[in-house]
Order: sequence, then C-alpha cells, then structure tokens
Amino acid sequence: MLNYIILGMIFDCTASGYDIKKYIEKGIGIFYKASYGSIYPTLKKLTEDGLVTVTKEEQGARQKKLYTITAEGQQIFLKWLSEPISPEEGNGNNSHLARVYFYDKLPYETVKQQLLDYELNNTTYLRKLLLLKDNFQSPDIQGKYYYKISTLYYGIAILQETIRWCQFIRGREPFENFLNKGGLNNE
Amino acid sequence: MLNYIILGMIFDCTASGYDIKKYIEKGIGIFYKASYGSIYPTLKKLTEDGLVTVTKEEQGARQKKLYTITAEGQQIFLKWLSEPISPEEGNGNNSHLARVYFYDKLPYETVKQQLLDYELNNTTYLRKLLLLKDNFQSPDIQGKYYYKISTLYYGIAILQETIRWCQFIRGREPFENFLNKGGLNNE
DNA sequence: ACAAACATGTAATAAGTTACATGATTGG
DNA sequence: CCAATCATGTAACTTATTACATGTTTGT
Repeated sequence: MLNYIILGMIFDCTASGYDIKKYIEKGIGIFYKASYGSIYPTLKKLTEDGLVTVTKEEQGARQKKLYTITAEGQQIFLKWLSEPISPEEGNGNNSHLARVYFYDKLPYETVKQQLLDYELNNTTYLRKLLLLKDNFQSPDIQGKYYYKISTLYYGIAILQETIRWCQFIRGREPFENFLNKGGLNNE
Repeated sequence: MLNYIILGMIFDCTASGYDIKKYIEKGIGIFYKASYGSIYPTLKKLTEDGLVTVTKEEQGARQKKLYTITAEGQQIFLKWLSEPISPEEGNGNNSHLARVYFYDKLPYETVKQQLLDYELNNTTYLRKLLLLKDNFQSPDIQGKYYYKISTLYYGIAILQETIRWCQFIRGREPFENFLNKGGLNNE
C-alpha cells in the first residue's frame, strides 16, 4: 500500500522522504499514517525496482535525496489506481480512501465505474446486515447483549453513510449539499 | 489485540481454536478478521503466560483442545476492557468496536465514561475537519481536487455518525430509533 | 543559546497473512 | 462415496511500528 501512496504523492512533483511524510500527513493523515521506518525502506525498494530515481542535492553540509517517479512507476501506479476497490478495502481499514484520494488522476468514466462497483458491494453488504439485525429484536436479547448489538448498528450506519457518499461523489455534486444538518456544524 | 479478543470470546465458555475462529466471524466478523495462522500461535502464548489453560478432549481418533480462561486471564482482560478507547483506535481501523463488543461485561458507569470520552475525542477531531474543509471552498479548487476533498467529507460524515452512535448507545436507547430513514431500509 | 524543524537511516520487534501439511467425521 | 466441515498446526513472508542514532539549519 505505502509503495503506491508514495508513487501517487510524487506523481507530478519530485520530493524527499521527509517531504513525502509531510504530504501524507497533510493529504491523507485523517485515515493513513506512515513512519520514517517504513517510508525510507520503501523508497529504497522502489529505487531498486526502477519505479523511482534518486538525485542527491547538497545544500552546504546538509544532504537531501530527491525522488522522481519513472515512466514505469507512473504506469504501475495508474494500473493499481484503476483496479476495482476490493470489498475488504474500506471494510474496517479505510484504505479505499487512499485510492479515491488520487482519483483526480484517472479518467472520469473509470472513476464512475469503480465508485459504482464499490457502492454496489456496500449495498449488498448492508442488506445482509439489515437482515441480521432482525435476529436481535426481542427486548430481553437487547438487554443482555446491548453493546454487542450496538456494533452491528454501527456497521449499518457507516455503510449507509458510505453509500450516500458514493452516490454523491459519483455525480460530482458540489460539497455544499453533502453534509447532514443537525449535530455540530459551523455555519 | 487478538489476545484480548480471544480472552473475551472464551470469558465465560471454554472453546477450541476452531470454535474461537467461528465466534470471531459470527461476532465481530464485520470489522475484524483472524486466521488460524494467528489464532493458534496466540493461544499457545496465552497458555505459556498462564492466562488460559488447555485440556485435551478425545472423541475417537479426533483430538480437540479446549481452552479455559484463568482468573488471571479474566483480570487482564477486564483491565484492558476498562481502559479508555484511544483516539487512534477507531480512526481508520475500527478496533474500538472490538472493545465495545465486550462492554456488556463492564459496569454501566465505566462504559458510560469511556463512551463519553470517546465521543469527546471524536467531537474535537470533527471540529478540526470542519475548519479544514473551509480551505477548499472555491469552485476552481473543488474542480481540480474534487476527489481529494471528497475524502475529507467522508471523514466528516463518518465522524458525525460515530458521534451520533456514541450519544445513542451511551443512553442505552432502544435500537428501533437509531436508524436513519431514507436509503435502503427493510421496513 | 536553544528549541523546533529539517533530514536520513537502522535494528529489534510486532502482529499478522498465505500457503502448506495433515487427517477425521458427518450428512446427503 | 464424496463434499463439506471439523480440527490443528508450521514456515515463509509481509508490512509495519518503535526506539535508537546522528547531524544540520532556521528562527527567536
């Protein structure tokens, strides 16, 4: 995963390992973290595989290694990006978001198709959970297993929001209409 | 994590490694998966640490190892369960749910406190994201970085649902009032 | 002067997955 | 009889984290 994220982050601008860490924090820090202990070794491997090249830049005594994506690197990245979002992706770990983050680099038709597939997978899964929940309707079961059941309802709520989000961004609707009113909102 | 989940799963009933796998699938399979390649070694370590004991049961030529939690195991489990849900927990990976799943074993006051803390952390985070989103309001930025921005809105939506869920289950309200109407719902 | 940020990296460890390897029992 | 399920485990590998180790430059 990190290898693709690095390729995406330097897709149209050269950067150092240190820079990449900051790009990740600023860009997808909400749902993905990477430490130097993983970034530097990954950069090394990407170099060995010929997906990036490195140029040393010296500013006085301070050294800096700038990484540039190669044509093969771009190809590999775009291939990964075009692949469908697998059902496990986004299921718990939000790694589907890392993919979507880079969707501005993909043709609109591809994006639409992947988002539709992802939405359908989520809908299928939601249907299953909605049926499951019906097994836990009696008051005595809800009393004894309240919190166990609550995790099921959490899953349902998150799936519903995910589906709503998919439908919304598939249509590239303006975000001002996205947020639910109610709760805390700063307008 | 898996060590605690196993302790929780056999907290009040003895089970085999095979059983545990099924309990996990049935119970928290929505947001957590475990393979035999992690379950059996973990069971071995728990035995070495004295948190579980094992008894061999032979049914004909078929052997089965039944694991029972020890007093120390129960103590360690309840200690873990009582700890606050850390902010990273639930942030991307939904491991907070594994904790909540076992909350029926905890005094109501403890549960209420942990859920309140967790809700507050989420609220703080939500406030930060709501401010962040204001930096991306101009139409040309939304055109160029639509999908990047979409991940921010996803985060906001999920946080809002998480907070709503926290408030709801903190009050132990009946689930019939939880689900949002609209979208696909089977009633 | 000193803290924060810039900058790169390694070693030990953690926590798991996947594929392999083996065999018994049950239900149709 | 044969597929599915029951039942346990190991070996190689993946992917990351944490702590360590080192040194520079900028801003106050």
